[in-house]
Amino acid sequence: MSKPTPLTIKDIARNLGVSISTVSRALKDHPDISSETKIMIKAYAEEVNYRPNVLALSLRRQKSNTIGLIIPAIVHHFFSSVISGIEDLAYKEGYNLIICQSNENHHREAINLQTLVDHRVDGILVSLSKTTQSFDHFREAIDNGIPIVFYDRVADEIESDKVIMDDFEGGRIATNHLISRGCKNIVHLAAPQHLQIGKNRRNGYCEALKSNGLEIREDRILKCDTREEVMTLKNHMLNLAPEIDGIFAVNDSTAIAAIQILQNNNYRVPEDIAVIGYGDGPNATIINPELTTIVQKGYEMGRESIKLMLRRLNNPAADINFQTKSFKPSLIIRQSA
Amino acid sequence: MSKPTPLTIKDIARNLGVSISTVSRALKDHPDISSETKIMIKAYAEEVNYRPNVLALSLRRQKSNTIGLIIPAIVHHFFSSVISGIEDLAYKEGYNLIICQSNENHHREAINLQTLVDHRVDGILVSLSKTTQSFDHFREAIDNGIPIVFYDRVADEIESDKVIMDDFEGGRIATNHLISRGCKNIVHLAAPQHLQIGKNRRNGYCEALKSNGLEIREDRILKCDTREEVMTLKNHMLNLAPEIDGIFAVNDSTAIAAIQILQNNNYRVPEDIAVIGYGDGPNATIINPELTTIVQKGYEMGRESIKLMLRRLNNPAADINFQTKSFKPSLIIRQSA
DNA sequence: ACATTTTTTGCAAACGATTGCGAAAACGAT
DNA sequence: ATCGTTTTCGCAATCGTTTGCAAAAAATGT
Repeated sequence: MSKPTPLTIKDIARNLGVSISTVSRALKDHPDISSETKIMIKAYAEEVNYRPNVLALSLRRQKSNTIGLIIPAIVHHFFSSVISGIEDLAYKEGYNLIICQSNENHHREAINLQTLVDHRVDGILVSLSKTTQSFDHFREAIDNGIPIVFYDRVADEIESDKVIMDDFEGGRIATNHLISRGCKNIVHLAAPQHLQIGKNRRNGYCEALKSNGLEIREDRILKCDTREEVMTLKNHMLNLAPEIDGIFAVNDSTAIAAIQILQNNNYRVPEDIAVIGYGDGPNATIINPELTTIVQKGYEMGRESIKLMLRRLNNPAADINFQTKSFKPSLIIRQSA
Repeated sequence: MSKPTPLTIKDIARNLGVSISTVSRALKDHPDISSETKIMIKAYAEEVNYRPNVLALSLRRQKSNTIGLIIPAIVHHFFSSVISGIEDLAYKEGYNLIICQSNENHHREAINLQTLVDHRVDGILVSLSKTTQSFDHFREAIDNGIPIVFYDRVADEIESDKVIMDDFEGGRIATNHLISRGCKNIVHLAAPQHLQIGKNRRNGYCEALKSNGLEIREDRILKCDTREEVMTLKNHMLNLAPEIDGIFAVNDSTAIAAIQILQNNNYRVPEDIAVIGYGDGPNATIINPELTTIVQKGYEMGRESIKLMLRRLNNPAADINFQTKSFKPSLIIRQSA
C-alpha cells in the first residue's frame, strides 16, 4: 500500500530490453524505428496504459501548455461565462487552465500573477480587479516573455492584446433608450472611475444626455456597483427618487437591487422610474418587471480572448501586432425600461 | 526580442563563481553553508529576482503541489461558491488549482480525470456530472495513488472522502414545511435518480408525505431539474396545477421557473400553490414572492472538501480512514411557501 | 609540522522525457 | 569476401532542481 509510482518510459525500456530513446521514438512514430519495434513497443505501452509525464515534458520543452487565468470574482455570472468560453477552446488545443481569483484585490492579483509566472504558464488572461491602480506586476510577466490578454477590464497602460466591449457605446445606447421613452432626469449608478469600463459607460451616459440637450449633473452620478452598495445608499437613493424618472445601472444586480428598493417604497417601475441594467445575466428575467439591459457576451468574449492568445502562442516567432477586439453592445428591451 | 528565458540556479552559480549545489543549499538555509556565502548568494538571488522553476521542482519532488478540481458547470452559483471555498484554503497552503468543467457530461468528465492524472496532481476534488453512471475513471486515479474527495454529488461505489449535505433531511424538511402550511397535494421536481442527491431529496420528500399520512404518487414526481426542462414541461405542469397546492423543486432555478409559469397562468404563489426551492442562491431574493428554500452552503462545502484533501496530503504516510462530512440543511422561510 | 577533526564546498546521479550524433546491424553490389 | 549504403538503434547531454557522498579547506590538537 505504498505510493504506486506511475510507470515511465524507462520502465518500458527495461521490460522490453530496448533503450529509452528507442521507446521514446517508437511512441512518436519516428522514422528511424522499424515498424516491428514500433508495433511491439506501442502495444506494450497501450497494455500497461503508459502516460507520459507532463511535468517532465514541460521542463524539457520549456513550455507548460498551461494558460493562466485571473478572474476578479468567479461567482459573477459574467465571469463564469467567460471561463466557459475560454475553457472549451483551450482544452481543444491541448492547453490546461490554472484559474486564480483576485477577489477584486490588487494585492491578491499581484500574487496570482507571480504564481502563474512561477508556474511558467505560456500565457495569461486577466481581467483587472476593481482595486488595481498600478500595473507593474503585469510588466514582470511580460518581461519574462509571457504574453497577456486583457479581457473586459483592461489596463490601458500595458501594451497587449485586449478584448473589450464598446462600453461607451453601451452606456450611450442604454441612456438613449431611457431618454427615448421620455426620461429627463436620469441617475447613473457607476463603477469605479479608474476602471476603463466604469469611465466609458459613464462617458456614454454623459454623451447621450448632452446630445439630447439634457444637463449632466454630478449629483446624479453615484459610485455604486454592487447590490450591497445599493443597500448602503438606500436612503440617498430614496431622496433622489422623487425627482428622477430613470436609472442607468452599471450592471444587472445593481439595477435589480435598485428596482427592489424602489418597489418597496411604492415607486412603480417603469412607470414612475424606468431602470436599465447592463449584462443580461440570468437574473434579468427573474425580476419583475423583467429587466431591460445591455447584453454582454461573456462566453464569446472568453472565446475571443483565448483565440488571441492561441494565435500568439502558435506563432511564437512572428511578432504579431497587439490587437484589440471590441464587441458591440446591443440593447434588449424588456419591461423595466 | 527573443524569448527571455528566466534565470536559473545555474546562472547564479556561474555569475557568483560557486557550484550549483552551493546555491541550492544556500537558498534554503542548509547548515552546511557558511553564513558569509549564504548572505552573498541570497542577496544576489534577491537582486536578480530569482524564482525557482516550479516544473523542475515538481519533477524532482514527485509532487506537483497542484490540486485538480472537476466541476459540473461553473456558471451555477453553488459550484462557483464551492470553488471560492476551495481556492482560499488551497492557496494558503501553497497548492494551485487546475479547474476542469465536465459540463454535465460523463465522457468529458473522464477526459478531465485523465488530464489531471497526467498532470500528476496531488489530489482531485470531484462533483459528479449528471450523466455519470459508471465510475471506472475514478478507479484509475486512485490506482495511481491520487486521493479523491467527492463533494455534493458523490459516487457511492468509490471509497474516498466525501462532503455532502444531508439531502434526505433537506427533502424532508422542505416537504414538511409545505405540509405544515396546509399543502396536501405536493409535486416534486426531481433530479436524476442515479445521483445520490436526486435520490435522497426524493426519499426525504416521500418520507415526509408518508409520516404525515399522505399518499405518494409517482405521477407527482417529475424528473425536471433545470429552467429549460420546466419550460419543456410547461403544459404538463399546467395540467397538474389545478389539483395541487405545493411544489418542492430540487433547486432554486427550477423553483423559480415554476413560479413564473404559474404566475403567468394566473395562479397565485403561495396562496394557490406554494413553492419551495433548494440552494438559496442569489436568485432566491430576486423573484417575487421571495423564495422559501433550503440553504446549501457552497463555500463551506468547498472549504471542507479541501480540508479533507489537505489532511490526507499532509499525512502521506498515515493511512487515514475515509471520512464523510455531512452538512445539515436548514430551511429559510420567505414568501413563496 | 603533522595528524585529526570540523567546516565548507563540489561532483554527479536522479526526477522523466527528447534528440543529435555515432555505432551496430542488415543489406546489396562488386 | 570486401566495401558501401541504408536501416535501426543506443549513448549521453539537456531541461532546473535536490541531495548523498566525497573532496577540499580550514581549524584544532599535539
